[in-house]
Amino acid sequence: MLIYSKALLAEQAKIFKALGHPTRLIMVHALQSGEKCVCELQELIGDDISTISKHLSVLKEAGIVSVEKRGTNMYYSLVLCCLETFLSCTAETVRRRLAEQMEELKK
Amino acid sequence: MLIYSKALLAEQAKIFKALGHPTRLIMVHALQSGEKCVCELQELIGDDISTISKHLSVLKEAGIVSVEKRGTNMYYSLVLCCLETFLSCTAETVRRRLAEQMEELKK
DNA sequence: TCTTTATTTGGCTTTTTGGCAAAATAACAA
DNA sequence: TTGTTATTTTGCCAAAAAGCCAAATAAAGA
Repeated sequence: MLIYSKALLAEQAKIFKALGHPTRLIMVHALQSGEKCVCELQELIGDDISTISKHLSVLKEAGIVSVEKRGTNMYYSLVLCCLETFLSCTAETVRRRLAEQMEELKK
Repeated sequence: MLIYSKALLAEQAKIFKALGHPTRLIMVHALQSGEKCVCELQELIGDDISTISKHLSVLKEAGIVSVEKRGTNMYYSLVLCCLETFLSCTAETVRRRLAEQMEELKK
């Protein structure tokens, strides 16, 4: 523990919180293959465009993505490093757990 | 993206969401040095014991910690692997960002 | 058994999210 | 300038989360 400033803790929590929504996880996964504009993400996810926009601003506020405007489009890209490993690791963990649950049900 | 089952995504989001609260982050940080009972955590954090207990159950539900009862105490310990690296990486990132913001203010 | 200690659960209030729809902005083209 | 497309912002409402208190549970000891 030692010294854990509130600010630091709050910012770190913000990162996790931002990743803690299925839609935003899809976004992050999608951005791993490169930047996307809002319309591409909304096509992928299907929610109302304003909802998509709000989710993106949460990711931006947390410093997980950055935006660049080109023409009429806003292009979002991943900026948080060290994300990939943790994403795939948690995904693998969850996959394993769900598989175990399936096994349980078979008995 | 490819096939991303809703269940998998929801579980993964649950992990992040559970980590997305300052108090729960303190808990996880504290548990990195080994199991702790509820009372130790409450002493560390200071909130009402029922609040502590509820936060712990969120972490448990997400599969981040496990519990073992010994005597009248409940001992919580970390079970989610691959957490340490991401925790220290995000902490470092945040630390760097906050430092940059300080620099900005100096100007 | 009665008491104490540790922890969880239930109830309640306040705050925060999530999501849609409508209005506002911004850039570009006609 | 006017219209069009892309995106954000605002307002509103329902649902979920957070936090506190009080009550319930469970193990251990007197």
